[in-house]
Amino acid sequence: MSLPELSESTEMYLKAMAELSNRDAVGVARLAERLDVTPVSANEMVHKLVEQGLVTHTPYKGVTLTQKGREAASNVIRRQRLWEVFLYKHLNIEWAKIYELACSLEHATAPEVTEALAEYLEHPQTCPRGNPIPDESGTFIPLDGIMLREAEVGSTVTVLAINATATDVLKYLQDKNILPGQTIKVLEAAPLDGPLTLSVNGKEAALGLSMAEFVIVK
Amino acid sequence: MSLPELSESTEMYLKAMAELSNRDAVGVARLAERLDVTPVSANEMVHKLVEQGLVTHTPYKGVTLTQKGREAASNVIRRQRLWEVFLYKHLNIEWAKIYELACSLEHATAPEVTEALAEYLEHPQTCPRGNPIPDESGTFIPLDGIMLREAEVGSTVTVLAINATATDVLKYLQDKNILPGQTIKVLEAAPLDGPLTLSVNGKEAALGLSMAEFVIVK
DNA sequence: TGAAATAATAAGGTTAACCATAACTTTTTT
DNA sequence: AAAAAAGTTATGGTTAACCTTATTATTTCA
Repeated sequence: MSLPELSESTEMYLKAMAELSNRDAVGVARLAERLDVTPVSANEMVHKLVEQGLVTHTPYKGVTLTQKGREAASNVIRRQRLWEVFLYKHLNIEWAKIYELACSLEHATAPEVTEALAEYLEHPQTCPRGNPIPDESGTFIPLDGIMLREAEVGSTVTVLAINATATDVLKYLQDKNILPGQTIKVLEAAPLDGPLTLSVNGKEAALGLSMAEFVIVK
Repeated sequence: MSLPELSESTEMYLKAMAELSNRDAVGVARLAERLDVTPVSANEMVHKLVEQGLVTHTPYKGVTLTQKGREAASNVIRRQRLWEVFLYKHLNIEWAKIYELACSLEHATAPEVTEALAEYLEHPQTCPRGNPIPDESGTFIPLDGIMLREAEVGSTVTVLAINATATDVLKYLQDKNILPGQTIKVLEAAPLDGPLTLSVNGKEAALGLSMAEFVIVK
């Protein structure tokens, strides 16, 4: 159970991998992009993670979390999302900022504090971005939804979660009122991977496909 | 106001200096001991702090915080103590552990979070160890007390604050019921810098002088 | 299939914050 | 005043996590 103290950087890599995919291998380049490091650096780091038995790496294919890695990642995500709940619900911090602020706190949080926090927050099931919070053992109910970019034109969907992490992206979505619980009608999908036109709260809004990837709907 | 992002290590040095003395210069060796680094390392680091204008160093005399350094230190201490209050009062974490746990959190706390936390906690004036919490501008009322080791034999005093930071020291004091608010009678002071014999809560307790330095009384 | 794109590796560098050892300076104590 | 203790500086070394540039290997796609 008690993992041998992972570095902040290691935790970030594991979290990024878990956030990028539940099962499939993640390309090293994608990882690098998400973590804002060069692919060379990400590659180096991946080797270290392999040595620690946290991930497996199939060259030219990608990286996958091992059992051990997945557990560690769940743990990081649990801390992260619990802090998000605290920051949003108790400290009233702006929705778009909580991911980033909680991210710093997560690495500084001892297991003891994590569990006391969970208790204090009354064991929330999801974070304010709609994502499930793993329990102490690392298990959680994966979201049963699709990306908004895959929703059919004409359909009406409900936002389950926002998978973005960058504050500016979150701010953008917040401005357009694309938030968990919101109902959205997909009016049009422009050809050639052009933006979607949506109806949100009676207002029309355009949303690029890369943004629409972050929005998980049902 | 917005300080140019100090490293965690820098913050620890500044905090240690502020905690070790309000006005006098602090010996580099003492700093080193408190931070658990070698005197050589502390010396190196002190030079860097001087370059950044955070401290002044008089060789063979010691180190003193500049105005800028004092402000930064107050800020760190503010964060630290606010988290202590949260951990103790809301998360019900054991008294002896809160310093150490809050210490990790403090470095990961953005100004925005600090202020929201202060608000949430209703602007507490002291931490659970009895030490004053600086306000946003860095000012605070210094404790008007003396160290228990300096109290007269036969006198009865009240504990204002515990200045220790190491978890084991805090645990030891907690076990002996030497906590803020407690009333203590000094029964005897053994010669040759021997331990004090105290009456705490009707029970007798012996306390070494180095421990008695951490106990601020009135 | 062959070229372009993507991924991996190799080699050498940087930075912050540590470390040890040794030499030297100043202060304190005897 | 001399010895001991405390503090400083010099030198060289370590580690983690980055970086760049260049080369090589594999995949993908036209």
